Amino acid sequence: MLTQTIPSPAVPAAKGFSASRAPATDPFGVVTRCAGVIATEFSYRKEEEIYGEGEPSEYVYQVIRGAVRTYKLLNDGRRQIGAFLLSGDVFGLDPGSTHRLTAEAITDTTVRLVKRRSLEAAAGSDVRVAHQLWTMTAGDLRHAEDHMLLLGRKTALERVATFLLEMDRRLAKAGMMALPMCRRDIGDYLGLTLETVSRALSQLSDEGILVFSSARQIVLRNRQRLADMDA
Amino acid sequence: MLTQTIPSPAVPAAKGFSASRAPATDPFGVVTRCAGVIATEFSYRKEEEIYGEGEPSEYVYQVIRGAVRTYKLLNDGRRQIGAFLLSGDVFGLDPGSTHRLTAEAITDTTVRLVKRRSLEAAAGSDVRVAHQLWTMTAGDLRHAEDHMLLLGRKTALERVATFLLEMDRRLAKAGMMALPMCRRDIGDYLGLTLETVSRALSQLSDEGILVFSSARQIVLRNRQRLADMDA
DNA sequence: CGCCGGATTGATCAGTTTCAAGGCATGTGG
DNA sequence: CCACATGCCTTGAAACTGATCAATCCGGCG
Repeated sequence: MLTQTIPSPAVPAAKGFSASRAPATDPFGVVTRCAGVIATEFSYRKEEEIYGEGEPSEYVYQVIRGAVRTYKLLNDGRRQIGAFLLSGDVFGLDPGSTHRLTAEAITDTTVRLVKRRSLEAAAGSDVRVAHQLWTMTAGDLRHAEDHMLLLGRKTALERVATFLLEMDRRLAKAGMMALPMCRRDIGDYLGLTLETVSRALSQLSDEGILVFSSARQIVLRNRQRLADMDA
Repeated sequence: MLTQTIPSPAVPAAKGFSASRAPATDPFGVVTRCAGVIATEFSYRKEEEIYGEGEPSEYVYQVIRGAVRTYKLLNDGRRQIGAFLLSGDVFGLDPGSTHRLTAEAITDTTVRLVKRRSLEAAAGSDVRVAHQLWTMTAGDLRHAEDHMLLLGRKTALERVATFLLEMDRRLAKAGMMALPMCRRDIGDYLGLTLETVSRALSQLSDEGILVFSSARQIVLRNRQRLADMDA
């Protein structure tokens, strides 16, 4: 609501080429290593919109550094965040001609991007690329299916426990996780209010399951008990 | 819980071949018309399990007649239905080697099925098939994204309104819709209890927005007002 | 140092769930 | 053909979880 968004250019300026350097474990690498697929880097400032729901989907993105949220809105402003994208994650790959969620940088973020049409072209001539695109969309679907179970049937505490385990898995470094997003973002991801998220985190802290270095710097002390309450 | 399920044979008996007869508008047709892809028919009785979460995904299915629900369970039995599959719908296409949701027949149901491996093979040699598989998974993802917004942020009345519009679109015949599923199924799809679903339907009936012929036979009288409250 | 946005905590409120009772339709067996 | 059992649905009342409203608190930064 209060995002002082700076419009991004229709065609991001090229800052360099990074094709043919991705490791074999990088799912996006299969794609960016293809002849005819040019990867470009671009940066967005904190709170900047990357693309909007309903816009033509011209590019596909991979987070190099930073964090991104994708979300849908209802008319009155209620927001559901579909995913947080962190280093290495691919987003914007919506088959169909338009984006179905809005994407915004949570922090200052650098992405690698490729033209969607060049991906489609590569997929049309190389079945491995086609298979890779399918696999990436299938990964998003798997996440969405798990998240529907969370949103439809888990309690507030269970949702927060699930969230912590997911973030621990995806961004913990040296046993510590540094959350890039605020409590409101977490709430809008989990279908809760920011106050309920805060209360659940405080309760987990009281129970000794986690320790705060600061509000967004968290160390998990007992993953097993978190997994147990995750239902 | 009380499903008197009859185990289906590991390899369903062939009852006929229906390849090369699907109309051009049928998304599954692109696939079943392929050389080497054999479509078979099979029937399941009401409440019968078609496949279970975690089982190897050996087949991909298309509903010919009847209705199917897919769902996930928490340890204590809480259930989230991910989708209702109706005539023409394809399901069971989970990339990865295992099914991520359980599928059950809601009513007596007939499906067309093809071996997953033959699909993969066709996709490996024909990019149109590969593209079609991607498109089908992308359709599932779109539905899941919309449903996350519903589960995370809509009120009970809004959820039921959305549900009615979805079912009206997908199964209304002559202005009337005959719901194949019970109130508990609807609740488990919408993240509500069966009582809350019933109360919302009663309220919509009181307001003249819909009329019941019977509990599951519904005529929508005012789609616009439903769409308005759908948020 | 003081401002400001984000986070925490408290008190009350509201929507949904839970528990409970009863109605209605269907089908089965006497 | 009727009686009754059964499953599904509706409705009511009470309980509860999470939301809302409100008041600090805290940390970073100008």
